[in-house]
Amino acid sequence: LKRLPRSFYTRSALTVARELLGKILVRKIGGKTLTGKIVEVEAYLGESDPASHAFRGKTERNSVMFRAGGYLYVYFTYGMYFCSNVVTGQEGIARAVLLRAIEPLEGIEEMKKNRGFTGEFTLTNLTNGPAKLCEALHIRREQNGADLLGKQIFITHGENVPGKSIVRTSRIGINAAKEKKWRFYIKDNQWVSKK
DNA sequence: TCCACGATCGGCT
DNA sequence: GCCGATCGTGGAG
Repeated sequence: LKRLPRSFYTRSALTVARELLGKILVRKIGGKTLTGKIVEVEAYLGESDPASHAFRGKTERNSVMFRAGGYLYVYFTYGMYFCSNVVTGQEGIARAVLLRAIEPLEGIEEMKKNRGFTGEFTLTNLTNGPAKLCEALHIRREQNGADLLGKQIFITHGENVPGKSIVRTSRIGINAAKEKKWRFYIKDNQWVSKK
């Protein structure tokens, strides 16, 4: 259960995106350990990507995206949700990989509590979306900029995902650059969001 | 200073 | 399939 090294993250966003599939996201909180396998991601390529938060350059909100690889970029959206990204590449160049879905492994009871279900609960519904996984793992404003080589959130080696079970498609929920196939997910995994 | 809108989700038709 | 919730952000003026 060793953390991935900085060198894993300082490569291109598309490479890191593909290779994050199958890795284990680990969240330590209140003496508990919550983990999940990364099954769906999207790459965002900064100034050269109209769909990226960093398309128009550096601002207060997106500044973490400009760091060297291996930090967490968390943003608040729709007035009520948080989404998280793994920052990749070199310092000064904004690149990130949005974590869209994980398959819950450890700490499922705690994740249920964090999600605060009112209606029907299903295991799939626990972490099958970017805002859902943040809620389940209690990732919020305070985790923006967290070092992925630190103690509270990190990523470890998981299973090797063969190329033939990786699907590459357009990104979801954006209006610009819809033609770019920068979304990657593990084929037939039930936590991958539909569409 | 203002204000339209968003890398979403859950409930309703 | 559609719509409302809810508010920080940043581009426009």
